Amino acid sequence: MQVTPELLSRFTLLKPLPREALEQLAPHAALVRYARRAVVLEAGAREDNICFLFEGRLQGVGFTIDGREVGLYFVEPGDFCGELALFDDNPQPEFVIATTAASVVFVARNPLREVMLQNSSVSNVVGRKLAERVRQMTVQRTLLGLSNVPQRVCGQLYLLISEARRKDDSGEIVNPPTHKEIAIMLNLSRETVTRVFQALQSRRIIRRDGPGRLIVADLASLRHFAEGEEEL
Amino acid sequence: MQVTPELLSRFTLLKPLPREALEQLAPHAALVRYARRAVVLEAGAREDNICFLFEGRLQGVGFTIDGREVGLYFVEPGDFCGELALFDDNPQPEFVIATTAASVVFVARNPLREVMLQNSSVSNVVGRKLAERVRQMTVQRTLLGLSNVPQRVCGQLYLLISEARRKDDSGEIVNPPTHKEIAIMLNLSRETVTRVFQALQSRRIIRRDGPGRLIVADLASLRHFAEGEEEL
DNA sequence: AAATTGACGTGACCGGAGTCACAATAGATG
DNA sequence: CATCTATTGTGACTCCGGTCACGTCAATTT
Repeated sequence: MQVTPELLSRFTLLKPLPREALEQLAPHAALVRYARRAVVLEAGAREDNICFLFEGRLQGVGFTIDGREVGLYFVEPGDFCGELALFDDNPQPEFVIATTAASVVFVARNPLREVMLQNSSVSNVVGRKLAERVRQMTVQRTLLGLSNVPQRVCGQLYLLISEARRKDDSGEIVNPPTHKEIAIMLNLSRETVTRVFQALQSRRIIRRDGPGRLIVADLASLRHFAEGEEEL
Repeated sequence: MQVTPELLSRFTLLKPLPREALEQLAPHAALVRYARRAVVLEAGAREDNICFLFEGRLQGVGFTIDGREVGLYFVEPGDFCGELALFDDNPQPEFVIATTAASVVFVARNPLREVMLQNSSVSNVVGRKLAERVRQMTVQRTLLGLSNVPQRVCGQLYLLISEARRKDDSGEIVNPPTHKEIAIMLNLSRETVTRVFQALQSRRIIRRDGPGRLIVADLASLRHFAEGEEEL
């Protein structure tokens, strides 16, 4: 489907661009819809597109040789992924999969690369994004180092509470990942995640609020468990 | 200690720079020597230097809240680290520690950032480096997803054999990491790594050649184990 | 409305990696 | 050379999380 410059300008990365740049990119962009579980970017392939998420949610995942899934990160609307292609010609390292039905705008790599070189604001944002991703991966890697498993789950939950939705002593997670999704991010079995959730629920630390909302009622306790001050 | 432009030009990142740029950087550079186990960059600190390794070896490590060490990557001579500071003002996410006695050239962040903006070759190299690091971390993360532990160790060993030193059916690792260092990269106990090494040695797949050299005699078998075709 | 799917919940069992404790080298250091 | 420290090697025991095998429930499909 064709893409207008207006649509492009709704993404934070592209918003600051002058009109001409957007018009330059628009012919090389396409809107694609994906069903849940569809593969958006393929690992190992030389992807020639950067991928802007319009609606839905994506997840970066890897697969081990024995077929086990490895969760890496989530992509929320307005954000982008596949940006490694802007820096070199090596293949995309991980799969990107739609965890819900999603609409994605693909922008061809080379034109965007041109625009990036002309426009320092874009290269700054992309660079910061990459730096942020390295930090994110470092934190995630550190989480995996925790030998106490409930602690790991609490740590992940704590990370999932976005800054915005964090109050003094409570918070919420909108559209929380499924237990299975959390499990593959933490190298755990789905059952283990369920059991930790049960423990947290019975202690009134977390609570479901209908589908699509998880309330963290006692943020302080969650943090205590995450920091290993107390064992679950 | 003072640093000359000549010294700076010995690093691949800075080599392509014109003489003037090097002279601009030199006053903001310093050579520092570190003993084994010394901390070169501190996590959480806003590091105002990029760190070029002249000799020795460095390792990026994180620490979990319970004090467990988490290995991230190694830095070899000629390479650099702490480059995230070039992209934003957020703190350094991980510690960088000298695993051997090491000489390091610090270059102040802001002057280097200036040079980078003027000089697209530098920003390209740094960008590619960051992209490469994301790929590296993705592979490492995938390794951690392997539930079979010996497989994980074999996979790490396979990664450690640098392309250059890989022949048809054998390879070598110079200055191999200690068992403990491998263990913290793979979230394992040191004993487990030792046991896997014993198994590999008794099968004549690997062999020590004095200190500082590990010979992989049977690369094909190592790969088989790494890919889980066969169980150790 | 019936059937299918996928997420969540829960118990029992088992294996394998962590932990601890100690011995044996090998390197560094004076 | 003697001493000290770091690395490597090895056995025994324990425990915890994976696996398997279910059941429940809600949402979606046909």
